Amino acid sequence: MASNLLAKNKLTILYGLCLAVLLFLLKWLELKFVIINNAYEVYMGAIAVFFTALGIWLALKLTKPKTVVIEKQVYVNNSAEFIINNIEVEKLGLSKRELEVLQLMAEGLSNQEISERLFVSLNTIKTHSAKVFEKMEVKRRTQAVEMGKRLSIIP
Amino acid sequence: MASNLLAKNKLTILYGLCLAVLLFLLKWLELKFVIINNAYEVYMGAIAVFFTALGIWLALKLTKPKTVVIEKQVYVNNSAEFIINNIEVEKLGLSKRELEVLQLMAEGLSNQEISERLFVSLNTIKTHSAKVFEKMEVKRRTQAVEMGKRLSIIP
DNA sequence: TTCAAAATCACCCGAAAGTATGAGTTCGAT
DNA sequence: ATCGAACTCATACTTTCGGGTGATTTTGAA
Repeated sequence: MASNLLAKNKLTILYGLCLAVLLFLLKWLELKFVIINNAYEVYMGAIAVFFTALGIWLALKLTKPKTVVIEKQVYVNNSAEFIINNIEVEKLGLSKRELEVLQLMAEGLSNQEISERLFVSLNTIKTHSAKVFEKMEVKRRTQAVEMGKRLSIIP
Repeated sequence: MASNLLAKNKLTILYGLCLAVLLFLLKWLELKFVIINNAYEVYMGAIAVFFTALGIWLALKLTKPKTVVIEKQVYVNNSAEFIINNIEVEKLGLSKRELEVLQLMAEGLSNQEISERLFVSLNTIKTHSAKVFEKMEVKRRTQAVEMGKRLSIIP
């Protein structure tokens, strides 16, 4: 436990020691070189600059880098976001109603259910679906749905 | 242009001025209170601590925040790479053959075509598909395909 | 206004899909 | 060995789908 505390504050202790050593050094220098009185300001300035630098260095060393996290969303081709391929729709020559029927077909609805959903007769839906199959050059609704999904006509 | 440069280095200039003022203050203090010689070290230490603190403060103020760009990927259900969701298959209790039939159904094949593809009779496929519908709790092949795609059972 | 495309609906018919039921075979696990 | 699940196939029947044809109404553009 005690060693753990010591280890955690290792850096702080180290810097404290460094400071002490430096202060000692300063005093030693002062004793060694007799400071010229009129250069006193210069001496002080030097100390100030030195310790400022030390402080800066300390701060840079000790502080965690300030990080600004920018979350960048990488390209999402998520199927939740469906963009209809109108070019293909036009290429096939599908009308609004036909596309609507195709979409409901893709949802697994029967012709009867589609007719109820769109408030038209079953026969009308049959006509529409027949036109869809003709235009898409498929034989069955399942194929139409398959094709529609591949061409991004339906989600 | 010149003003721009001035504005940019405003902080630096400010800190420089502060330093100068502080140095002046120090000298003034020194003149005012005659420093006791044997307390010289204490005085020096105070200066050291003060300027270290100044340095730290300076560093904290001046350091630019480091920007870290984290690319956050959002799940892409890209159809290019299809991974079958075996969990859902097991949950539904679909057998190998049933899944096979479902996959071919999703390709838009008729029961007849599926039976030819799998070298079995049409009736067999009907039985399989009926079981698939039962297990998936749907009424039609189109719904089964829809559901299968949503559950990632089929591509 | 006129004209074409779109949308609506109807009827018939055959094909396909789906339901229900029963039954034989195969194959792995107990 | 036997038991069950999976797979196979069949028959009979109903519903839905899809093709073909024709007709009427609506609508948007020339």
